[in-house]
Amino acid sequence: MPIKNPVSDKDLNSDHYFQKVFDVTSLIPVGRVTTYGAIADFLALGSARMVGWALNNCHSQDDKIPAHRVVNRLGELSGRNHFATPTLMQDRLEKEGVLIKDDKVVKMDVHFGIRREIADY
DNA sequence: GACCTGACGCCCC
DNA sequence: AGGGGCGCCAGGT
Repeated sequence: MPIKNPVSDKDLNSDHYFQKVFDVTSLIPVGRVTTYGAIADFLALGSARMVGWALNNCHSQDDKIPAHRVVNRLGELSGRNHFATPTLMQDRLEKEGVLIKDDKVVKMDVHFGIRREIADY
């Protein structure tokens, strides 16, 4: 065999994984937020860390991906420093009616939802 | 190739 | 009840 088998369907480390994360993120409605872990659980693929890794790459796709609606488990805006300006994430959320205080969503129980399942969207 | 560093989160004090 | 340890998995050095 002259060449190695080019098939490497790892699903992870491929653009396919990025696309899945972007697709799920796009499902989050205005005024709601979700978490890195919830996305990882929903996909049953990768980990919360990898969702952050994928989201970090979302600039290559489109600005249409509402990455500002993804926060950490405690509701903290842990990704705010990766936006064009450090306040952009908070600005967008507040514009959608999500109250932020000290870089944190004030009422996660309201905005994240009681059942914490993306499938509900 | 070992080691560190993350847009994280569970477990255990 | 808040803080530290550690697994996670890809990239960079």
